[in-house]
Amino acid sequence: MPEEGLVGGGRLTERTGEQGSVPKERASRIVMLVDLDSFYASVEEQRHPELRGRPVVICMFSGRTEDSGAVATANYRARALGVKAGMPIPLAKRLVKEGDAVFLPADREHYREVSDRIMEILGEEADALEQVSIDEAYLDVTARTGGLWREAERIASQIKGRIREQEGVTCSIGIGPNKFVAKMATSRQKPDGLTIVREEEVQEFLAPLLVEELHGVGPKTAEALREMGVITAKDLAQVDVQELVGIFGEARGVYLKEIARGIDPSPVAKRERTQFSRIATLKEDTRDEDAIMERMVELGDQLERKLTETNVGFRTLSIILIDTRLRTHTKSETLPHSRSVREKIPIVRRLLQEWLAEQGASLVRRVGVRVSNLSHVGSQRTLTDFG
DNA sequence: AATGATACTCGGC
DNA sequence: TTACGGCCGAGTATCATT
Repeated sequence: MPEEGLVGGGRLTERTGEQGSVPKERASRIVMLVDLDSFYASVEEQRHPELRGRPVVICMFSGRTEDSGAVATANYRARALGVKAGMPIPLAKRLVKEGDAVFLPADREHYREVSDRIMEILGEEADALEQVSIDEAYLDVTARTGGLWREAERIASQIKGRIREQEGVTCSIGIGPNKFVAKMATSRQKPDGLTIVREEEVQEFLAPLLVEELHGVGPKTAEALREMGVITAKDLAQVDVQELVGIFGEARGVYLKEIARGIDPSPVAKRERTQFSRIATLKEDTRDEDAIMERMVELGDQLERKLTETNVGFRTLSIILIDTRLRTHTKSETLPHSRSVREKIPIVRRLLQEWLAEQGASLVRRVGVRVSNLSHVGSQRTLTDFG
């Protein structure tokens, strides 16, 4: 076992080790982000080995016409041809035409099962696990590594090996002193990457990044920053926090200043589900109340089955409407605790009537139902559970 | 004025 | 030249309550 090159508690040797990266002390926190590479596509390649080497595009077909729908994910071979998640399927087909690309419908139930097994592995390798999505999770490994980066690297390699052995897919892992840096580190090298950014390397790692590359900075924020002459993370780190607060508001202003400096105190904490929704595309655009209601009742029933399975109740009920211009509209109402969506159908109808009255012209393309403000009925209580 | 709840939008995957 | 899913959680403005 190689020596870790510790220098006893906080003694400073002001120089970043050039040959072999020798950290000066134990990190106060080590956080890892594991991101499964083009997950849906990888799972399909795993169970259909004949797909390997070909562009693979996983699609959510809406059923409205032969090819209506959007791309959920694409493997790297397809991405090289310009295919991206969220893209209309017909456009993806045009990009890859005359190639040997394959388009498959997403089988989310199966991906969920594979994901659950992988998350179980991650749970075994971490002090704390925070699942962010079906293909991404943060791990706090501070205690089990004793704050040693080398040990974190060993665990990361072990995780990669276990996932590849057991499920036949690869992942990219970023390691840093907090969640934000771990996330940014992951983006540095994928697929099948492993990137470590130690505390003393954070500033030089972030400095050259463009603000739009920072996790949590979208096009709108990036544009506002650009107008201030803020282009890179280094620029952002030098802006006075009060100026940011003035433009973006308290929470967001402080957040921007902190992430630009690589600071993120948010803990790796188990996430509770906060909402369930079901959404579907209508056969035709319409603003006919009964046609929309018919679909919403179906979706409500699906939702109710889900609530029963998971033993969850709700207080807030929302309807979701997506118009022909793909703009999303919602209406919601908070009610006494309930476990039945069906018995709230009159409320759904009223919300819809209100929306139709407000939105004189728009035609509806997709509709959905959502429940939130959840409470776990059978087991532990939450804040909203007054039972 | 401060706090918490609610309604709604936005954007990531 | 167009083309267009189904989820999720976070953020924020506004309202109600104290």
